[in-house]
Amino acid sequence: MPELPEVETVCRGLRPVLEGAVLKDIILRRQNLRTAFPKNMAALLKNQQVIKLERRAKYILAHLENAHTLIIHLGMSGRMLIMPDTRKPQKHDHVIFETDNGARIVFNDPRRFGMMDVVETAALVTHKNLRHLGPEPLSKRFDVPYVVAALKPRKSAIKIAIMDQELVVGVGNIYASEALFEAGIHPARPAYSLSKNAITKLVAAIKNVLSRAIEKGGSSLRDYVQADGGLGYFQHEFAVYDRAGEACKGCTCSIKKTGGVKRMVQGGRATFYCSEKQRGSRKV
DNA sequence: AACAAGACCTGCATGC
DNA sequence: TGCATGCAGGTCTTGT
Repeated sequence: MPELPEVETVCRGLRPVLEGAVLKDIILRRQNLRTAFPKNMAALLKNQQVIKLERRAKYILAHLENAHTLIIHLGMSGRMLIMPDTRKPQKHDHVIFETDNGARIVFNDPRRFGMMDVVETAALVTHKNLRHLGPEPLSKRFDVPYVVAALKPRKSAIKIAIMDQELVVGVGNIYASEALFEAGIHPARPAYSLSKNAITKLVAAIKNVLSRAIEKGGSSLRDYVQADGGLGYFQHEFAVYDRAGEACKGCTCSIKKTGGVKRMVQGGRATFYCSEKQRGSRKV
């Protein structure tokens, strides 16, 4: 489900409740998600204060006073919910955290594509899931010279490239389509073929789309909600995503001429684009 | 080495 | 109504 704006929104929602709180009880209602939890996970977390909560890529990191970090990934359908402690456990509530300030945080994930792990904070950067991550898209490290160099050897389509977490983190299937639309770049263009001018537009578009989505609390389609259960609102601002046959939002193209937003499949995932504004797929 | 395809899961919408 | 099919905000593993 969640791309960078959704994970960032969840993280911001959890921070006031979790930062400074002590985890008094960790209830594991199963022993694994995609992968097994560490054997001693509950013991490593119990009675630990959460020093700091942050987001890295699409991961939520809770740094603990015992120099360990809880790593959480929401997969496609994961939620972190702040619930009243009168709530009865529901289907797909896999892990429940109870804090010393009386909060109950529920990790619910129907598809179980999420993950949870606890590692020594000092070893975070070498963690299997984190060590290959590229720069944060909203950081200064993600700039035009970096992307020019990073795309040069890449023969894959530009949409596949910007969803590669090694090139840049946080861009998933929705925001890849949205950013390419905003930049006016055809999603099937070979990555290495983009001009510096096009890359400049793309970098700005990625930063802009993600920032605007964070402001709106992310995009709620099927599963995603914020930590307080509230919805995100950015789905109302999609220009092309999931709008096949409809008019692209904020576009100067003529729907009579284009037939509306086009849908194609890349890497097994749906891509949406405007055939008028986003040209050049045939160009080398 | 690079890329596509398959695998991991459940739930929902659609069509027969 | 039931059943089969296809699709969904991700990413790791396997096969070409």
